[in-house]
Amino acid sequence: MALRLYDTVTRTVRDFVPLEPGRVGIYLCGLTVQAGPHIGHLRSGVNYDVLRRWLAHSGYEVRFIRNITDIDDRILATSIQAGRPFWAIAYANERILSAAYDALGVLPPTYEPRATGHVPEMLELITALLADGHAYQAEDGSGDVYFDVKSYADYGALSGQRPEAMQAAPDGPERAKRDPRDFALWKGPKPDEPPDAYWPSPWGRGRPGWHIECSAMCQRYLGAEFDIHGGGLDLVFPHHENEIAQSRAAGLGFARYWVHHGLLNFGETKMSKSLGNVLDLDGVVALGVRPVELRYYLIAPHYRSRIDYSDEALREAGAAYRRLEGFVQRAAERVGAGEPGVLCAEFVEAMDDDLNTSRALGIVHDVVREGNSALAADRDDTVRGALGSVRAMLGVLGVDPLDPQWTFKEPGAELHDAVDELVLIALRQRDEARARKDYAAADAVRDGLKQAGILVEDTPHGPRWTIGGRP
RNA sequence: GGCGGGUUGGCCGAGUGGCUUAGGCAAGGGCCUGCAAAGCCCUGUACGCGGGUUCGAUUCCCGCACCCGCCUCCA
Repeated sequence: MALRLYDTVTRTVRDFVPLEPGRVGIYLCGLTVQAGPHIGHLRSGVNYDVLRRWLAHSGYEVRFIRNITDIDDRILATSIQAGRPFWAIAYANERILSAAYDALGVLPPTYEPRATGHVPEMLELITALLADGHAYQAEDGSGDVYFDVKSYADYGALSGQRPEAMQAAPDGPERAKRDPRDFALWKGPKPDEPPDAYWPSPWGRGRPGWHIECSAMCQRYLGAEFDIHGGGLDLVFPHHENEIAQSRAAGLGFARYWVHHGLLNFGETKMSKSLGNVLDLDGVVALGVRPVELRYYLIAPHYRSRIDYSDEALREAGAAYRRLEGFVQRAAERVGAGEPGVLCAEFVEAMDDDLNTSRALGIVHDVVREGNSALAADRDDTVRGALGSVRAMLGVLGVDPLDPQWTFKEPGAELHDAVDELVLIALRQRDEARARKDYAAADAVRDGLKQAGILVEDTPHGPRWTIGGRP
């Protein structure tokens, strides 16, 4: 069975058939960088990272484009408020975003285009839309250019909205739209906005509307027609509807599959910068949860499910991950790390079924249980097989504990060998005490190590130690 | 008002017309251990409410309640 994906257009799970055999082009609407990312944003990056890894593992050559929106109303508002150039704010936040993605093991996209770097492509697209009568210049001298929604018959096909039934946007007195549903392709200058936020155009100085950038960048990097376009559920309307309208109206085939992920709620409502109820990566780390555990938390539910965030659920995910990690670590100590092995057929089936990571992780836990039993029974061949399989499956999900992504970045990792020597000295004393059945002395050593955050466990193959319960 | 999604055992979270059912966390019992820890085994129980279809529904249909998202910036 090959991959099946839920497509928002058809509202069904359907077979994924690429435009070109063996290749996949994906465009993911990235973030508007008027602030750093919260964990809801990071869910988006992680979800698509899993899709991308799964496609790559399935043998596809993946071209994955994830944009950065570095010019828009909110960035300009932040700029005015902070008294700093909008581009400085956007860039600083872009760096924070990249660092967060790195910390979560989100692979860099094939390319990460910025909106401001693609104004010429946007102008070209807008020019074509004007020429074909799909767009018009505002007659109030504002310099705005709008897309004429009535000129595109299929408007609303993605979101199921009927233009005539839609609530009219309260645009009020500003600007001259012919129809309230029309949306800006190009925005003329406004007196209260930073003067460096504008580019020359055939219609005077101005800046792009929000939607046109994605159409332009899709075309530039993925061509007129491409496989998958993704983003959060909240982008279905109007953003993606508008992208489709302007791209198709311009004669482009555009996206063949629309994949939208569920949002992350915080308390009663979605986590949102504008509502101020945000938790970011630093906040998660402050709770004592490692980035890899956050990643596990974000992929444990299906990508289309809503996540109602809670500290408790996050910590539970950490505990669940540590169970997997513990097996991998103990198995590697016994039989060597080896190489990632074969995926379970059921795992493949789950992933092919619209990326059912939840079920896939259930399979991994099953294999870990078998592996743990084999470990206890000294069936090393079985341990080796389970370890390879578990590592391969966790690798696809981006959470293989032995991936250098996670092993090389633990703070103080370089001290590990030194600590190991010191702990071994203590453990030798403990062994001597145990040999003469002086358990008080033996336990004193273990308690002392525990005070230092080092947990000692006895195994049939001798004692092993971990820091804070983590391998 | 329009469009869409949801309501699963103590918690998180998959899934399915009946069959063995996820899986994890937490809890209790057991095995192992000098004691622990880890691990393994066992236990518990669920499908919002009311109808309908069916031999049989948590799963399909209808209605109701509640929750959430979008229609305005939003991952």
